[in-house]
Amino acid sequence: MKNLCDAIEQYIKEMLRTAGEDFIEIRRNSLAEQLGCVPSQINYVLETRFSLERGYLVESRRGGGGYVRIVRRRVGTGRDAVETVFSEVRDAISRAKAEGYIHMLEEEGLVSAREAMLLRRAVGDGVSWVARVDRDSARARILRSMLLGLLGEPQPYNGREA
Amino acid sequence: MKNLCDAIEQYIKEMLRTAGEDFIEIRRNSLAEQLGCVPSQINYVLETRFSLERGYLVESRRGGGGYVRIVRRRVGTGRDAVETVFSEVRDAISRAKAEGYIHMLEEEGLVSAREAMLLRRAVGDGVSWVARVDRDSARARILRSMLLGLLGEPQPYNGREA
DNA sequence: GCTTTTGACTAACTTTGACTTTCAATACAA
DNA sequence: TTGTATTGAAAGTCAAAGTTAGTCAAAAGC
Repeated sequence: MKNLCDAIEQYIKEMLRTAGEDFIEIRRNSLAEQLGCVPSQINYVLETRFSLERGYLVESRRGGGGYVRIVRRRVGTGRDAVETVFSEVRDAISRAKAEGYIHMLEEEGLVSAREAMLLRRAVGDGVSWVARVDRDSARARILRSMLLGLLGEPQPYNGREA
Repeated sequence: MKNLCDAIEQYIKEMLRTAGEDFIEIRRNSLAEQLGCVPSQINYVLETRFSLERGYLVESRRGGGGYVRIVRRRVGTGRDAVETVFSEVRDAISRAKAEGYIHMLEEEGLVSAREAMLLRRAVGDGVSWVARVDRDSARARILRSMLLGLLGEPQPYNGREA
């Protein structure tokens, strides 16, 4: 693996795969030691690769007997999952979060690789022309509209521009 | 070789030829060092010699473990149609025209029904919040960005993992 | 005049480590 | 016993440093 955090991501995902449950518990420090990295690197990976949007939940406790629990978030299957994302995308969303959701939908098999690409394009480069300050809300509107489409809502259009 | 960028072009093409895959991954800085040029020269070559029109696609990532991936696109099989639409969608496009193009792509089997829906959503409802005067150009930017993405993906229906 | 070459500056990600906070267990005092 | 202070073992935070790649415009070659 060419970089640490990808390796850590894979390692954790493998643990999740082999675990009987849909969560695992680790000790941050010993995992870091096993993987030969500083403990805070684990936090970085959890933030960037196991975010809520990507379909994970991280709980932890400090002190003696502390732990980090990584839970596969139940986001529903099929329609439910898309609905969940739709309701969680409010009036504004950062690029990273949007891409997190798209990543999750793709991983869950709810959109194909090509569909995921179209979503990513629309909320990525597709809004790069919008002034920085308005970009997050532009993204949210486009993403929500596309999600509605995935849910099968008809799109109003009377042939003229509304 | 009379100039640097031709040499770099040949070098990269040779790498593509000998690679088993239809893409290669390089590290910009080390390639530059191997070839005895400044790193930004690589970008220049990629822009001028490995452009979309010439049948290539370039993706990259920065930071630790960063890379530049150069993909040779398969030609034919209707790709020309996507390219045509891409080049015809200039800096602004009406909703009706956009829908027309999307419909055509769908009829030609270049995008699936769902993909067409996503395109329609993005350039329809997705830009309804934009001030009317700017809507056509917003539409064009989003559509072009999405089409660009389509050019880099395998065809629908026979799709493999990206 | 066009293309090519260069390099200073910028942006995006990653890695590290010093410092902080929280918690459980234990020790101690009343 | 009961409440409280101490302590050590976790995990969290944050900013600096490191590692890539991108941009842009000036300079250099046709």
